[in-house]
Parts: sequence; C-alpha cells; structure tokens
Amino acid sequence: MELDDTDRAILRILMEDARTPFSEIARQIDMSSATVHDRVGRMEDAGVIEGYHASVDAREVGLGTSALVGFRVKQGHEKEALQQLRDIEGVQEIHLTTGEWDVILRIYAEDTDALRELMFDHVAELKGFSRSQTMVILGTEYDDPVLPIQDPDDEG
Amino acid sequence: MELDDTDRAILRILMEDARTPFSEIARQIDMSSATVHDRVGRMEDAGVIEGYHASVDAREVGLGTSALVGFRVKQGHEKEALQQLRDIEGVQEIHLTTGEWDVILRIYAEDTDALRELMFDHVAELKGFSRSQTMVILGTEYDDPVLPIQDPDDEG
DNA sequence: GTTGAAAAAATATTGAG
DNA sequence: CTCAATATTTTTTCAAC
Repeated sequence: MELDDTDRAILRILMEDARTPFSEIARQIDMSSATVHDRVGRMEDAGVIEGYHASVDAREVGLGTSALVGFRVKQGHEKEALQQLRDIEGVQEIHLTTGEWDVILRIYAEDTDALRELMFDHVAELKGFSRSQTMVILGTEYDDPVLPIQDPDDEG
Repeated sequence: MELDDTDRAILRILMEDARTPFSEIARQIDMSSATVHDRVGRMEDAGVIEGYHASVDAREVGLGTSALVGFRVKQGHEKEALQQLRDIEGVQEIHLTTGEWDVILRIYAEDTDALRELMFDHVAELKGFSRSQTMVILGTEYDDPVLPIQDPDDEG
C-alpha cells in the first residue's frame, strides 16, 4: 500500500496512543474525522496497521524476569526447531538472525527460578539445536513503541 | 497494585485488542461496562497499563531492516554509554543483560545500507564501549503482543 | 465493588462535491 | 479523496445498593 504524509502522521499518533479519538487525530492533522476514519480503515485492511495492543507492566502481572536466548540450529532442522520454540510457554518473540546465533527469542517468566526451570525442562530437551545462550534482561533502559517513521522528502 | 482474576481477564483482552469496547469486555467477563471502566481506569492510574499502541508493519513504513546489537561497556562508562545509544536514530529498545553483552539494543533502519551507515556513523564513534556485534534480523517468525498472564491459583 | 440508566462523547455511515 | 450531517455505538458519570 502507498502511504502519504497524512497516513504517516496518523500512524505516528496511533502508535503513541492507540485510543486517541479520531476527532482528536483530525484536529491534529487538520482534516475531518471522517477522513481519518477512512484512512485508518484502509490501513487496517491493507495490513499496515496490524493491531492495537495494551502495553502492560510485566512485573505487575507476575512476570518479573525476561531474557533473550540465542540458538544455533543444526542444518536441516530449521522447521522443527522453530516449532518447538513456539510451543515453549512464555516465548514472546522469535527472530531469525545473522551473526552468532541463528535464532534469538524473547521469553518471559515469573522469576529467575522459573526461567531456569523453563530452560531445563524445555530448552535442554530441544532437538535440532547445537548450542544456546541465555541473556537475562536485568533492566530495560528504554522502550519506544513508536517506529521512527520519516516522511520520504525530509532526509534524516 | 493488587490484581485479581477479573483484572487479569481484562488485561488479556486489552493486550489482544486495545480497542475492544468496554461493553464487549463486560459481556466476555460477565460484568457491567461501568465496572470494566472503573477497573481499567485504576489499572491505568497504577501504571499496570502503560499505554495503548498501534502495531505497524515496519516494512510498510519504509523500515525494512531491523537488528539486535550487543555491546560491551567499559567499567565506569555505563551512564554516558547508555545516553549515547538513546540518541541514535532508530533505536527502539535498550536492554541491560547478563551474558556475553552488557547492553543489547534493537534498531530499525530503512535497509541494510542505511543500517550499515548508522553503525559506521554513530556506533563506531561511541565512547565507553569495548566491542559490539550486530545481529541482523532476517525475519520475525513469531511475535505475540500478549503476555502469558496466569491466574495465581492455576499452576502452569 | 458493583450496577443500571442517563448524559456526553465518539465512531460509523451516508450522500454529495 | 474529502467533507458535513446524521445515525449508531461507546464512554463516562452518578445515584443507589
């Protein structure tokens, strides 16, 4: 889908606060709310907007520990390997990467004990991986939900 | 803040779709929408709900490349090092970690060329880091915006 | 805490330029 | 594509349990 500056302005506002009323978005970008409605609907249909999600403090819901885990996958075992990772409880993101690891996942757990248990119970038994490394997240210094969208004309 | 099962049920729904009408949430959890309104408000005030954000397909807004970058920070340079990372355009998340790296960040860029430029222009000039490694994300296999909240009584 | 009902506000739709 | 006006739905408030 072809996006113009108006679309990008709407996206910036909705990434910042997904519950901003269309009337308020309209005011900010100086258009009618019917236009905002129309554009948002088209961006949803086109998959530009994938969804709207509440951001919840993980500690408040008993998930005090989070980690990044890197894996090396054995040749030919990619598919089954990934499926196994998906099935581990608490796994939130799975990325295929270049560099030291083939796969890096992000996992949440109640505490370091629960995380260790997860790693022993599940990860240790996985087939198709040659090695892994767990990087516990001690703290998140910065986490911006807004992508740095640029208007195509202004060079940043 | 002390959360009960009703609060957690509401959170699950809002993490899945932050724009679910309160009336619909009320129907699902079998309470009135006034109650949902009240509980959501209290969770927002308490910081349990940090915000509501639209999830946007990064490729559609010209950010086709994403990477994880690990850093080793020199003793005593932690503060200035982190501030420098924050200021790099496209940096979305900064995590302090155990293991091979002290800091791992997530960065978005237009393409691999733009990413390489960012790394050369900014990262290479950073003070206080002893080494770094870029892990380009070739693809994201799985990305779940819903935290695996458990009710305290059912053991998972 | 929770509720139902009323009031206020927002969103969805329509028809036309 | 955009708008103004209308219809519908949702959010918000509030007296009462």
